[in-house]
Amino acid sequence: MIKNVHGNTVDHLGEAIVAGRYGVGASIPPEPMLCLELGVSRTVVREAVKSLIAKGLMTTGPKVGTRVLSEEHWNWFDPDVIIWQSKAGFTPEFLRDLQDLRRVIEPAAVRLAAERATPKDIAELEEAYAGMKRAVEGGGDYVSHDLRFHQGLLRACGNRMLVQMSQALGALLRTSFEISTRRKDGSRSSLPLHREVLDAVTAHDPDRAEKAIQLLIDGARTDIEKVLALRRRLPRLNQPARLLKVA
Amino acid sequence: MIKNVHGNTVDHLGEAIVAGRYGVGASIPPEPMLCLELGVSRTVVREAVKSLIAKGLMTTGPKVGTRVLSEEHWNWFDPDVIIWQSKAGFTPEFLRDLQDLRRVIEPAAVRLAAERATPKDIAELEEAYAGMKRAVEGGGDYVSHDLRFHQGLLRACGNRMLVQMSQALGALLRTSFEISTRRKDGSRSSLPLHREVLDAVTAHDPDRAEKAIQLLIDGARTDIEKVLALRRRLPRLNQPARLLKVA
DNA sequence: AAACGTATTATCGTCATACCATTGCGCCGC
DNA sequence: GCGGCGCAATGGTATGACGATAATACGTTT
Repeated sequence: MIKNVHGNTVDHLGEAIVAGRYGVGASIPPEPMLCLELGVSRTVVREAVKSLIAKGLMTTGPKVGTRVLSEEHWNWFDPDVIIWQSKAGFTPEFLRDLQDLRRVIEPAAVRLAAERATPKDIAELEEAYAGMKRAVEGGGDYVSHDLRFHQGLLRACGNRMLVQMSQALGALLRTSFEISTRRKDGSRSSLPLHREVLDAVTAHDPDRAEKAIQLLIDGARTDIEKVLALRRRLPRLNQPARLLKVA
Repeated sequence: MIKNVHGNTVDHLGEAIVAGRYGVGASIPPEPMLCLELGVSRTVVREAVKSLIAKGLMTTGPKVGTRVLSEEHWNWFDPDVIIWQSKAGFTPEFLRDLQDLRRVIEPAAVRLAAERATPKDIAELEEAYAGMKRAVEGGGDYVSHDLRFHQGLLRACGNRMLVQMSQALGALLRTSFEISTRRKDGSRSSLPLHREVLDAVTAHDPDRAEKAIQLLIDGARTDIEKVLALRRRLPRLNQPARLLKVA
């Protein structure tokens, strides 16, 4: 999957940093060193570093070198950062943060969606639901359609910031869904719950919609917590400690 | 306020783009042109563009040029993007989006804060509150302390994503606060409401905290809406139409 | 001996130039 | 009129040079 030198370099460095290869606050190797390591010109290294700075991962200064910033500076809503994090393996902290976020965002967002959803939004939700149903009945990719459903919900709010969060939330949802659907018939049982959400949104009934999504979230929450608890007690399954890898 | 060539170039281009100088989907001038316009080398222009790409503002391609992406691709939680937006003047859409966000985030976040706030978090909130009180009594910068209060609330959730949002929310809050405090004694009347929020958080009483913050938000909402309504009816005060400038 | 100031030097910042790679567009032939 | 081919515009990459900055070490002074 080669794209171009710049993109690869950014990904390479970004992944390494997010994975904690250099450690927070530490300096990464000087530019000439990186050029050798990565086999690219200094131009590329510098432009890659600029990109990572723009995403809040690092700072630079003459003589001080290029240092990794603490995680609170990172742009957690940047799609690339999310992807790197998912490749590095989600930490329990990250999953917990995302879970908080979901519990904060989705109920309120669904209320907004119920108030504002346009016919086009609803049509997209119906399409995603149909995909889920097909997957349950005929077998197929359930998770992707589930994702589309939840992201469609946020999009229906007509709010750019919420849409942006749907990207981040997508990472959690994918993890969550993959865990849930691992349970036999997990997807089959959640299907009616999705139907209820969709109906409530279509009926423009915020209260009903919020109640429905709450059920969905609670179900997912217990699944995630079960996995986290498992990881705490069995710190090393097939991954480094404290890391939970997803596809 | 000169920093360095790179930073200035990024700011210059970022502001221009966010202000809509080039229009969404349009190409910005080719690199050599920008070098002449800005009086910098191609290196700097390219690194600046890379930074803007990293923030989701543009894409590039050989022959196709460097094009401005639509606003839904922008990284709305990036501090720079927020600043550029505030310099360009907030659009009513932007303020509305942020308002939605605030209504979604703050009540739920305060609940979390009430559950999790550490003594250190509470101490910081007390400090911010003390600053507000001083400002009301002796005159001084009320808005900054108000901001610290609300951001401290999000920080008390112990959630990196919520902290990140506090930066974006800060832009709205500043606008909102500046409008509110323009009203005579606006700050004096909101002070007891803040006290109640803080007490509830200290007492670790989520329900009470949520009710209290709801009152604060409702007050601010009407202020903002009043201004937006005003702007709709008087489309040109001292700013281009559809723009509301702050500080 | 400790504290201060200065020199050194590592490292990023900026510039200039050259050439490569991609792709939209127009030209030419069928 | 249409399809393929080549041109050229534009970003992508590489290289080398020099400037600017700040941490460090050393020497001087008190």
